[in-house]
Amino acid sequence: MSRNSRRLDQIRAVAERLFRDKGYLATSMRDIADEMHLRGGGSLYAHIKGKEDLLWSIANEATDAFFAALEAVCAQPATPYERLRAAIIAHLLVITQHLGAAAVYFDEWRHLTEPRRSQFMARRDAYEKQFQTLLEACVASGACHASDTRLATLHLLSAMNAMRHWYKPDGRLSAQQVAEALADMLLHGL
Amino acid sequence: MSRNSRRLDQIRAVAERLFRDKGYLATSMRDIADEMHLRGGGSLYAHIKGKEDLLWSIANEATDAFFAALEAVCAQPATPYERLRAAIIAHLLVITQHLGAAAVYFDEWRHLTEPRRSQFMARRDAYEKQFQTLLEACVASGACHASDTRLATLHLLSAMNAMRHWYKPDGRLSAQQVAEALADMLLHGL
DNA sequence: GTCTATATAATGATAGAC
DNA sequence: GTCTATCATTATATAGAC
Repeated sequence: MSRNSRRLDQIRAVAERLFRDKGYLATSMRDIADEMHLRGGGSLYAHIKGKEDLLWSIANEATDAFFAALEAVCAQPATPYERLRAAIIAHLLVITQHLGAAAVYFDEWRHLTEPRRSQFMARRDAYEKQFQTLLEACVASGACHASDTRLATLHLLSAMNAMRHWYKPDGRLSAQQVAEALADMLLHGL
Repeated sequence: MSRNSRRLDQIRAVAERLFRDKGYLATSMRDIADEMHLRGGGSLYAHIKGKEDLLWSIANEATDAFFAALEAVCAQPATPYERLRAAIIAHLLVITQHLGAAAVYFDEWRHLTEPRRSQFMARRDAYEKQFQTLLEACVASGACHASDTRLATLHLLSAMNAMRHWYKPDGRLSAQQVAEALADMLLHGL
């Protein structure tokens, strides 16, 4: 799978970037081909079945990354507060490391057709439920005081995810620094 | 302008909803016409010059609403903390009252062509600068302790705006209740 | 103002030469 | 694997009858 999947990975990398920059529908197969210095969109079909396959594999790349990061956090012994804070930082770091995939995970997934769309939503909902459980444990321990854990979870998740809109990999702060600062603002306010 | 602009407002209202539900590019003129019980997309062109005019007018509706709400807050005498909290709540209420326009303001605006795209971004940046000034005043007064006001502003704005993704007008809490709860979580943490 | 028909352009995808 | 050429579809927008 050395040469073949390398070419496929190149296509996926280009698609990720264009889907984030312009959106899935505004990105044509010809756009992707151009960025790969191919003369026509047709050449891409030697490597993929169709455009939506790109969207689907990128969406799953993101989902897998979020789950893997959360499972690593939950495998460590920690207080509920420490675990929630670690989960927040881990989630934010995944976003910084997969900005293109994050754009698909948060925005472009809706252009998936059934049954993939529903499959995606189910995995995303399962992930969000795990985050709510972490938050509830934190409230039960007294470390957090959110009175409405459903509302707090919606806010926490959407606020974390919103970082994709402004984070720049070459900014003055490292990804780790930004993630820690954001975690502190989320947990303790401005 | 009674009958004519009423029809135009109907078109804009339908477009707002569809742009939010499916996205600007995924919404065809025929989709809009269908929702208005017109037989062909052509009829719409008796009221508008083109599809992008809809995007543009909706984007400006949102921009105007955000500026109006912020100016009303700044016209009142208040401490920096009270003013920031009032600005947050006002911003969140605008989103709850203009969910379709908010989707355009935050997501779909990028499909504007030049020079409208740049004009939009300039107004949005000006608005965000005003928010940063409010936050800096709050830090200077000692009511907030954010050490990095640029980062804090980016977080605050994006976290507020993220509410568009989960807020439901017919939920168990009123818009005012949700806005106040969110403001408290943003200012004081979870 | 709405209808039908259509001009024009762009898209995702395929076929066959090399 | 990439190329060129092309098909079928869909989109925005226009023209003219009513």
